[in-house]
Parts: sequence; structure tokens; C-alpha cells
Amino acid sequence: MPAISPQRMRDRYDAILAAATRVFAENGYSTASITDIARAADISDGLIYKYFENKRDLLETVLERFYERIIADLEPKIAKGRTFADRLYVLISEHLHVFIADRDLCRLFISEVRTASDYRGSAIQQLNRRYTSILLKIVDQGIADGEVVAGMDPRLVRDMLFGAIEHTSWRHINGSKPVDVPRVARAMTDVLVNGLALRGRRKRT
Amino acid sequence: MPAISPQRMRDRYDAILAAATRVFAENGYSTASITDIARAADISDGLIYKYFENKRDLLETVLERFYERIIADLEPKIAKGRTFADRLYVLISEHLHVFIADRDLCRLFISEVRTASDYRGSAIQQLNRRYTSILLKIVDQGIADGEVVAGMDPRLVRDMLFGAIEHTSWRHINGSKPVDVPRVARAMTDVLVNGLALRGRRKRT
Amino acid sequence: MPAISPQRMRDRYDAILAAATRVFAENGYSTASITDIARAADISDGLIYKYFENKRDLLETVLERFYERIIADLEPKIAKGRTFADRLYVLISEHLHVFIADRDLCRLFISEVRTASDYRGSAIQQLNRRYTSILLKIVDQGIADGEVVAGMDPRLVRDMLFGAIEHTSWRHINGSKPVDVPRVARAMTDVLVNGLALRGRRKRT
Amino acid sequence: MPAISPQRMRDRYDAILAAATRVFAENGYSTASITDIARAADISDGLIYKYFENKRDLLETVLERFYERIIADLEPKIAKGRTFADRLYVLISEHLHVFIADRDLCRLFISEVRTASDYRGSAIQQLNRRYTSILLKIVDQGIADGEVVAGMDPRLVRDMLFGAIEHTSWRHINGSKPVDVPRVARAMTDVLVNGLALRGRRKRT
DNA sequence: AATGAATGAGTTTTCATTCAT
DNA sequence: AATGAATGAAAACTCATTCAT
Repeated sequence: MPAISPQRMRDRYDAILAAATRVFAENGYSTASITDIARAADISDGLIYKYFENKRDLLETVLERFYERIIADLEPKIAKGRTFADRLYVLISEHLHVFIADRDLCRLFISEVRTASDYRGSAIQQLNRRYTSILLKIVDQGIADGEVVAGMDPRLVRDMLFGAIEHTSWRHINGSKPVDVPRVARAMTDVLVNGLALRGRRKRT
Repeated sequence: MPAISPQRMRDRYDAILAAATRVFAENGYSTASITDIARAADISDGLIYKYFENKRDLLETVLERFYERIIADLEPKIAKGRTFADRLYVLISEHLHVFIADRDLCRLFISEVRTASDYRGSAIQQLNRRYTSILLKIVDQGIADGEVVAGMDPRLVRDMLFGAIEHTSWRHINGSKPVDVPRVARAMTDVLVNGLALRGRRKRT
Repeated sequence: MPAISPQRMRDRYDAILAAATRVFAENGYSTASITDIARAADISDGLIYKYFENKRDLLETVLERFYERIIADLEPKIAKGRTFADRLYVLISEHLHVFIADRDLCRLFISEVRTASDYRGSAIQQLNRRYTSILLKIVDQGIADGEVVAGMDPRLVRDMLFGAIEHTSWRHINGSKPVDVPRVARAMTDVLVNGLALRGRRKRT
Repeated sequence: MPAISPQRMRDRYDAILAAATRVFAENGYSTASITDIARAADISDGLIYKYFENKRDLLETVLERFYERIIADLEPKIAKGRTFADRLYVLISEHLHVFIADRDLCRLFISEVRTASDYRGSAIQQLNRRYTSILLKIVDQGIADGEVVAGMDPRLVRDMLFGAIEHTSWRHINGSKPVDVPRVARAMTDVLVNGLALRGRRKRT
């Protein structure tokens, strides 16, 4: 017979997570303090430690949630694409969308987690792998279907694509004009598929 | 009338900066302490504040110097490229080279440059612009020379390219295998120039 | 009108005390937490405060119980001794036995009983008196029976004996080799009765 | 060219140590706070960490100093004793003296250090060994000189003696009357040398 | 000019105790 | 009666920054 309902516990948990998401995203991990988060969640500092082991755990949970959410959103949409270019377009436009909607969280991920020394082997890396494997599969299938140059290294494509998206959304963060997602996604897909060269299919450099 | 010669002041300034670069790169900005830096520069903590306003200022100067170094290294080399693809290859391989040569500094750059740059105006943002303008010019010239599809947005290319390079560097930092710079630079150039599609130059999507 | 039977209340009280004894003994007073004790007693944190005033009260009760147990065990056994030396031997060996049987509790006792006892009046101090009075009586009877030097201060004997026992127990706790209780008790009795000197009963110093 | 003189640093160090000695002795290790100590030494909390690594280090230094002081006082005095009983008397009376003068420190030692899990092998244990070895040597020499029963275990004597002294001084702490050191030391020596029995040198039990 | 001792606000984290449920 | 969520004060420790020397 719990003193408060499981629902209320769940709400608290979510409230803390939401507060942490906001505070971390706005100030960065090390600048944000537990007190800030507690205040944002309208609870005491101590209570956070009833729900999370420590500050780091809180950060990781925030990012895991984020990843889970975007993966869940993305996977079904990718499946609908017919051709390699279609699937690529969906991936790019969805990914861009997320990055732009949650720019602060993305920045948090880039600046605090990827660089952490304990990143390798972490739950976050697992999620990251799962996420990027979506693209690797698209490329593999593109090769299998004869739509993509054989021998293309999917990891190269992954780096180019995710790097490109990150940079574009970052420009959005610091820039004045909002990004026209469909237009940019279209253009990015086109460059990746057809290249920059006026006459494609010359001998490969 | 300074009690220390301007030259010696200059040397000191450089020594502090070199120490800060090393210490920040090794430990990250918030983990590194002023005392660490002072010790590395073989001076007292207090003296740092005669040369720099505060810790943040020190970080920004470190990052500015790094940018300046990259730019200075790169500009003359680019000029030598004959074709669009040549110039692109030089840019990619040089940039990759710099990032990979100093993984610690590269990690610092990735994790701090964004936060540092929206802190006031800022000098970093300007350097970033100057750096990326090198690429913008390459693309513009490629269009002018008829080597690149007309109407291509150079900023898109910029985002794709620098994002790709950054991601690749990051893979290098966190990955197990070292990156084979010439091979990756070659492949990246190729994808950008010719695209992923088996048959290039089909109608643009 | 209690909603819980007095018997069940009593059981609960004992269960809490048993849990506290174990937890305090294992971790020490200040390291142990109320939550640890509650968990060990399989009840909630809050309920402890229905039975005990606070953490300190709990410690004191634990120590009191331990004292009571030692005394209850000891008194009947002492009565059996025929001579002064016999009774002394029984006291020493029983006391050593108790301390060594539960090294954790013994450690707790040594490190906390003094602090606990000058905290108010106190019950512990009274128990201590009662306990040591057992020995005082033995000495008094020894004098009365002509077995012990007349004029010997029983409090001196008390201090020497209990100090010796405590120190020996401590050596047991921290030492590598277990203490051979009968042998040590025998030797200690012998020294107390006959002294260290090769030729006893010379003129008293 | 230090900003403050070495003398002042030394004074500060000593002041912190003196404050810590007092605060630890009065309140016990875990009850005492760094803030208490800092306040007692009339400095800021942070400065303590410039002189000592952490709270534990401070405690250990306090106790090491104490030990060093009493050992330095004791050793020359012991040397003057002619017979076993003389030397024993000196040891007892000096030791009692110290315990009574620094009762709080002794209690601190008993309750906080001896019971610590990292006691074995520590610097404090070394000092403790050195201190008790003084007595061990006295006993060994007593045996060699034919003054002490052969086969007597010096460690037994050590435990009895130090335990006795500890207990006696503890009685002083809690008791009302001051201890008459020469009288008690005399009596304790006598018991140890000649035993409690009216007729010594009966067959050993 | 140069030092580094000193500060003190700030950090994360723990936990005895209370009280709404 | 019993719970355990919630509190909030306190803990040890860190460190950018200042300033007397």
C-alpha cells in the first residue's frame, strides 16, 4: 500500500526528467546544477536521488529517452519508402526535423556525451548504434538493389549524412532564418544520390 | 612604462595559451582547473588573470588560435588545386589531417566550440565564417567553371562537408581503428562529386 | 485501545532491535542508516520512530541489551566458582568469550559505549556499574576470605581486568590470529593472582 | 618569494591542527564538521584543504602528533629505571598522566581509529606498535634479568597494562574525583608485579 | 611584476525525520 | 497501523578569483 499512487510516482519521475531535459539542454551538463533541476521540477534536491542515482544517471536517462523517442518515430516511416532515394529522403527529413525541434538536446548530446570517456559500451552508444544502423541498412539494401555504387562504405555515408544534418541544424540554432526542412532534405538527398558534378558518371575519381 | 619587456609579455601570453590548450584538450574545459594550467605554464595562478580575463576567455582564445592555425595551414594549399575535385580533396584531407593529428584538441573543439561561439558575438563565429568561406569559394568557382551543377546551394555543401569531416574525426577519436586519411578523403570527395547512385546523372530527384 | 496486539508490538520492537544490532555492529553507528535498519527489520523507515525516539535512542537500547545479556549470562556462572581464582577465571573467560563470539558487536561496544554513556544520565552507565559490581564483589569476598591482599582497591582491579579484557578483544578484532580464550584467560588470571615477579610475595613495592 | 612567510604557514598548519584536535576530541570524528574546525581555527573551510588532504588525513595527523609527543616524552624517562618494577612504574605513571591530561584525545583514539577498517598497516598502527614495543622491551628485559617469570607472554602484559590504564583514565573522565596518579600507578605496578594473592608464589594456577 | 594563500560561494550527495495517504 | 515519499539541512570538498605581500 504505497503512500502515494504509482501514477503520481510516474508523474514525478517524468517531471524530473522533463525538468532535467530542459535545464541540461539550456545550460549544458556541467553548468546545470541539481538545485536548478529540482527547482524546475518544483521539488527538493534530495528527492531527485530517490528517482535517479546521480547527476550522470539523470543525463543518461534524458538522452536515452530522447533517442528512444526518435527511433520509435523514425522506423515505421522509413519502411514506407520504395526506392533508395525515397528512404534516404525520409531519413534525412525526419532527422532534420528532430534536430531542429530539439536543437538543445542535440547539442547536449554532441557536447556532453559523445565526448565522454565512458561513452564506449554505454547504453547511449547502443542506442546510437541502433539509430545509425537504420541508415546502414538503407545503404546495404541500396547496394543489393543495384541502386548504389557497389563497394560504397556505408559508414562513410553514415558519417557524411549525420554530420551534414548536425551541421545544418546547428546553423539553424545560431542563424537567423529558420530552415526549410523539405527543401534542404530534398537538396541533401540529391547531392548524396547524384553528386555535385555537372556530368555525373564520369570515371570515378 | 611596463616593468617587463613587451617581448617577454608576449612569450608569457603564448606560454599560458599553450599550457591551456594542452590542459583543456586533455581534461575538457570544466574539468580542467586554473591551477592545472598555471602549473603547466610554470607560473602562478594569479598571473593568468593579468593576461586573461577569466577561464572562459582563456578557452575562447585557445579555440580561436586553433581556428587560425587551421586556416593559415589550409589557404595556401587549396590554391594549388587545378579542378574542383582536386580542391575539394585537398580541403577534406587537410581538415581531416588536422583533426586527427590532435585528437584531444579535436575533442575539445567539438565539445566546446558551439557553446563558446554563442557566448557573445563572437570571434569564434567570425573565424568559423572565414574558414567555411574557403569552401564556399571553391563551390562558387566550381559552378562558374561549369564543374558543379548550377543552382547548388554552397551552404548546403558546406554543412555536408564539415559535418562529415567532424563526424569522421569523432569516429576516429572514439573508434578502435585509426582512420586512413587519404582513403577516406578520396572516398568522401568521390561521393560528393559523383553521388551514391550507380548511374549518376539521371534526372535529379 | 491499540490496533495491534501488545505481543505483536513487543515482537516488532525486538525485531527492530535485532536488526539495529546487526546493522550498527556491521557498519558502525554513524555509517549505518535508518533505512538500512528498516530494511533489515523488514518494515518501513517511519515505523521505527513509533518504537524509538531517534537513531541515538536506538543505539543506546542496543548497547543496553547487550550489557543485559552479558550480565544475565555471567552471574549464575560466577556463583559456581569455589575460590577467588576460580571465580576470576570464570569472569575473564566468559567476558572474553562474549566479546570474541561477536566481534562486530564488540567493536561497536568499544567504539560507542563511552560516547553513549556520557550522553545523559544514563542507563548504560548504570548497567556498567552493575556489571562491574560483579567483579567488585568477587574481590571483596576474596579479601574477606583471606585470599586477596587486604587493602587492595577493588576499583583498581576492576579497571585492570576490564581494560585487559577489552584490549585483548580488540587485538582479536584487529589481529590476524584468533585468540585462544581458555589459554589467555588462564594466563591473565595467573598474572592477576600471582603477579609477574619470579619470586612473588617479596615485600610489596 | 612566498606571499606569506614560511613561519606563518607553519603557524597556520599548527593552528588548524590545534583546532582539529580540540574539535575532534570534543565531538568525535564523525560528529565534528570541517566547518567547526575552520571556525575554531578562524579560517575558511577551503583553506583546510590546502594543508590537509581530507578530513581523515586531518584526524590521522592529529593522532600521529599526539603519539609522537607522548613517545618522545616517555622514552628517556624509561631509560632511567634500574629494576623491572621501576621501569614499569615509570611507564604506568607517565602513561596515566598523558591519558588523564588528554583524555579526550585518548577517547578519540579508542573510538575512532582503533576501530577503523584501514587501521592495520596505517601510520598510526606503526606508532602504536612503537609505543607498545617500549613495554614489550621492558618485559623481555625483566625476563632476561630474572625478574619476571620466564615464559610470560609480553603481549598479554601489554594488553593488561594498557587496557588497565585506559579504563582507569576513562573512569576519571566520567567520574567525579580526580585520579591520584602516583598512588594509582604505585598500586597498579604492585598488582602486576606481585599479584593479588595474599601468599604469592604458590604453585601457579 | 609576481606570488600563492585565502576566500566563500558553489558543487553533489546523504539521511534522519516527518507526515499525507 | 503502516507506509515511504518528501523534505531540507547539513555534509565534505572544489575552485575561480582576489589581493596582501
